[in-house]
Amino acid sequence: MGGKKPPRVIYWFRTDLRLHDSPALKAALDLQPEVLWPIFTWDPHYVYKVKGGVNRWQYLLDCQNDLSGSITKLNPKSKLFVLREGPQTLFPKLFKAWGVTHLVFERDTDTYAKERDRFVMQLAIKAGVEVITRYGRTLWDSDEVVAKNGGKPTMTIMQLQHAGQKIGQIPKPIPAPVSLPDPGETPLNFEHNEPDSRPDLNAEYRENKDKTYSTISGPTGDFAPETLEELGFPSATTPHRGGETIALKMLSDIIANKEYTATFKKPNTSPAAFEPQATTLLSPAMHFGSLSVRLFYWKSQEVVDGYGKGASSPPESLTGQLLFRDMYFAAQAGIGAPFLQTLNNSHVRFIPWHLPSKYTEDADNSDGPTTISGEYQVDSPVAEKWFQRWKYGVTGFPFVDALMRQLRQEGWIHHLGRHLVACFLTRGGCYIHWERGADVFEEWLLDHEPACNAGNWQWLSCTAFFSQFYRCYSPIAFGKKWDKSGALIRRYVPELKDLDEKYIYEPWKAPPQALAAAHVKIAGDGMGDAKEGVYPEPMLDFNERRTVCMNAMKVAYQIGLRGDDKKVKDGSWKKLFEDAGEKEMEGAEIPSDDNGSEADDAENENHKRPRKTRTGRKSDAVKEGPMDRHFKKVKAGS
DNA sequence: TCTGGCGTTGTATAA
DNA sequence: ATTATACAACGCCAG
Repeated sequence: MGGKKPPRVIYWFRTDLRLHDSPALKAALDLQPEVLWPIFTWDPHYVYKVKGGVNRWQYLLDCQNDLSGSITKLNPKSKLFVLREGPQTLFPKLFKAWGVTHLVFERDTDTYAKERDRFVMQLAIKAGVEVITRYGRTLWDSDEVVAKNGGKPTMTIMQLQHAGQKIGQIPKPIPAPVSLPDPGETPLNFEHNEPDSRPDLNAEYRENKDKTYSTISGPTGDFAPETLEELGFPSATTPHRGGETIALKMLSDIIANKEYTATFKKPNTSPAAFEPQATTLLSPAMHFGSLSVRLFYWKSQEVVDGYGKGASSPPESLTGQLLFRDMYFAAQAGIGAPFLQTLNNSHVRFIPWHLPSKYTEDADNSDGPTTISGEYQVDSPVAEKWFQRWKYGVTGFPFVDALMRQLRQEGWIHHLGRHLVACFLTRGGCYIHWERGADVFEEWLLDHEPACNAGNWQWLSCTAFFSQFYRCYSPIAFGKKWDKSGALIRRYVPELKDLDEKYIYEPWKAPPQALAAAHVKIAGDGMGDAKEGVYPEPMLDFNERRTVCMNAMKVAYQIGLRGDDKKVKDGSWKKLFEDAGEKEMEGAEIPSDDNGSEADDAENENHKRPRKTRTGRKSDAVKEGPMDRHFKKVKAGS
């Protein structure tokens, strides 16, 4: 140890944008660094390959700005240095130029991020840089939970709790640092790699030219966090703002209300409440790591312990919600990448929903496709129309539409609201694949967490975690139960704001006088330009569809295929359902005479599509390393 | 190995 | 108004 150079440490912030309760940051400071650079790198994967609405970008920028300010408060010379280049190309140059000895970060949980981090660790080893990581994203280390659950993913809350008990007490929160070392010099005497932005899944959101990667240190040259303008985005529409300061204030306000905290029962909170919402709204903060889940856990638990009789307990309680979050993370850790899809997922039921995902060809896998491509098959034009009407909140069912519009505008809806719209899209109405719904939530939710999103969609669609498909949410009755007067509908579906409460959940039943008095007409499908004073007709007969869906679910359960079944991959599942007389999936066939060959063609269509690599190149795709597809090769001589 | 009880968050109807 | 029950019936978990 004696002859070693004093530590020059990069602390790499990613999804842990906070100073309070950060085990990884503590590990960095325990090195007693000579200099410490708090950095954030702009990963092109998230900029271009993860579809995300402007609201979530705003929330991320809020978190970065707040964190940078908090760092500067501890050391006026320091801040969050935001570097506009992918970590895979940036780090080797940075290690050398800045004389780095240690790289420290909190471990990630997503497939892409884990792969990226393995790659970066190899770069560090090559450069003689020591890497230190800690977990801090979950209550317990998800890999340890899986190990204690017999090496299996946690598919019930009981399994999670048992595994957690075996591991031991959830670590107590670590106080925020009271001081931070100076940052070192930040020379940029190296070439800047601009990533390949194609395809840019967020192009539709950009109003102006994307300048994300124009320079490493940003337009002002001082590594300041980006602005929406720099990313080419318009202003956000969400009222929910990010940042550790706000998150800690929200948490302290919640726990100051001892009765709310100690007696919280999730199923008793209203999905129709707004201003204020019935739940904590801290899920986006946990997603970006501006709030530590363990700090939340222990602050809540202390209130429960001090409350005595009458306190709620898991799974309904506040801490119970955090346990469910850990359950999904440990399910993902146990199953791996297929957790986010049906294909190749041994724990998810196969149901022949409409609008199924297309598969990505795997040249190196003779066993058939293993991943979904992000595109889907329009097997039924009617289902596609239902899906679009669901997504944009013009189904003609006011409570569904209110929730979907709230989601799109604000990036957040109550958990039970998510239940209703998810059930309606899948097993309780449209019979559309849960992966389609998960795509929309991924795009619009501020708190989008891949593991929790996929897990909850599996739950609601009764493909994993939950199986009582005969319990079906009604788009009419469920809202009424919580909000008889339809306040949520009046707020988010203003066309109906003056409609008599008797008809607010079923406006198509309103007599002409009631509609005239409310200055609204019930007409059309809601697609195209919105017309003043017009609200669409219901897109389906819910009672009829509920019966159809339930019968179809029953058949699918009897057939009992899982996502990793060979028949799912090769398309031979179809015959099983035909033999069982399943009618709903007939929409999944191209109308044809009895030989069935056209249907087979439709099924094989995705295998015939030309190979599309992420770089858009074809011939040299095989020679690429695992991370190469995320950025351009260094431009020779430029 | 079998079995009854129960599962964070359903609905419609009846008492 | 609250509470019970049928609906048609999954699958984990503990005994």
